[in-house]
Amino acid sequence: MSSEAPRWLDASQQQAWRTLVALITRLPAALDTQMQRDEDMTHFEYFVLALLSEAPDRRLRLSALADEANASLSRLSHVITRLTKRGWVCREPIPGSRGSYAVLTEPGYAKVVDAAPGHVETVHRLVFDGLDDSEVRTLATLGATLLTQLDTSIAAGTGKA
Amino acid sequence: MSSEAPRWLDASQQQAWRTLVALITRLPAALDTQMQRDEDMTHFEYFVLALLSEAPDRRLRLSALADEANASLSRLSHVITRLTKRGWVCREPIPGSRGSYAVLTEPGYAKVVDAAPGHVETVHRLVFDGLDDSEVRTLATLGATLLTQLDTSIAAGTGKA
DNA sequence: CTCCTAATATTGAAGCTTCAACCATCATAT
DNA sequence: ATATGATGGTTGAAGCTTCAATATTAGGAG
Repeated sequence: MSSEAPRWLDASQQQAWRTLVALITRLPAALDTQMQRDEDMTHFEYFVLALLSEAPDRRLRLSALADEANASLSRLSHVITRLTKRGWVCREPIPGSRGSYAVLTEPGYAKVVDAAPGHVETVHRLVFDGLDDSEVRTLATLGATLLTQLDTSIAAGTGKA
Repeated sequence: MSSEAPRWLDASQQQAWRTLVALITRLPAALDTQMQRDEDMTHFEYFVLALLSEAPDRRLRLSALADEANASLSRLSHVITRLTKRGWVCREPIPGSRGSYAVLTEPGYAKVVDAAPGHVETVHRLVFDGLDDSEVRTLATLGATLLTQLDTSIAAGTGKA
């Protein structure tokens, strides 16, 4: 499975890779730092609440939510449990199906509304204040390309072989 | 501190942001999945070993290593402890200073050499196989811009205010 | 020489994620 | 009816990271 000569990265790829690794390490940390400090929750928890707040009827099937949030169902389930304990979300079985909804409560909605401005401000400062319009478009395009490749390669045998 | 009207994201920024969030969530997960499966360690542990293997005399001051690895000193210290237990790294006090070196052992070097091909192959599959040369350059450039903005904004009052 | 401070690193507890095992429910075929 | 399997979700343990508190040591001030 691995007897072939390894395809090393060329200089240009090395450089791109190092910055990408730095980015995927530091950006999440920075987002969490702000959200913990100002709202006493993780960025991921905020993201889940935000997704629910945008969903029709402020509810989403757990599996669908996990998908949108880029998380495993297990991770999501734990998070929903925590958010439920805080009174921001509740579970609701779906009649003709074996699934459940995660439903944003009124206090939960209030919490997102409260947290959103600080979050958005942080996103501006951490990212967009350093980019002009053209760079934003480039980011969206290149990001989409990267995501596509990621999904493709993961679909084709998760990870390696 | 937050009585001003929030600067919301415009449509273009929204789109860029969502893909960026997906990226910083999924890419680390994919890297960890491969490294766990094939080498029984985290991507971060591999990264630390790799940094040491490239350093002069295969050693680096802990604070310097933390910096290069984009990690807190605390996180690094825990990781070095784990790697030490595995026999891949050892600590060594620095004579004229209150610091310590993390030193890659011979087995540690062997481990990186062993793990590198699979890792690089994964990086190709997850990322570079989806990019042409021009896109790689764009990624490096844009990534550098993002990192600069990140560092700048973090330096100017960590996170929010 | 001794006290004070700053720099460097370690530690333990708490919290989050992952992994694997498990439970529940619906669809299908026998 | 009932076994079978597949879908959707939950759970507990183990491991990793963070946070705050704590050593430890070097460099200066008096």
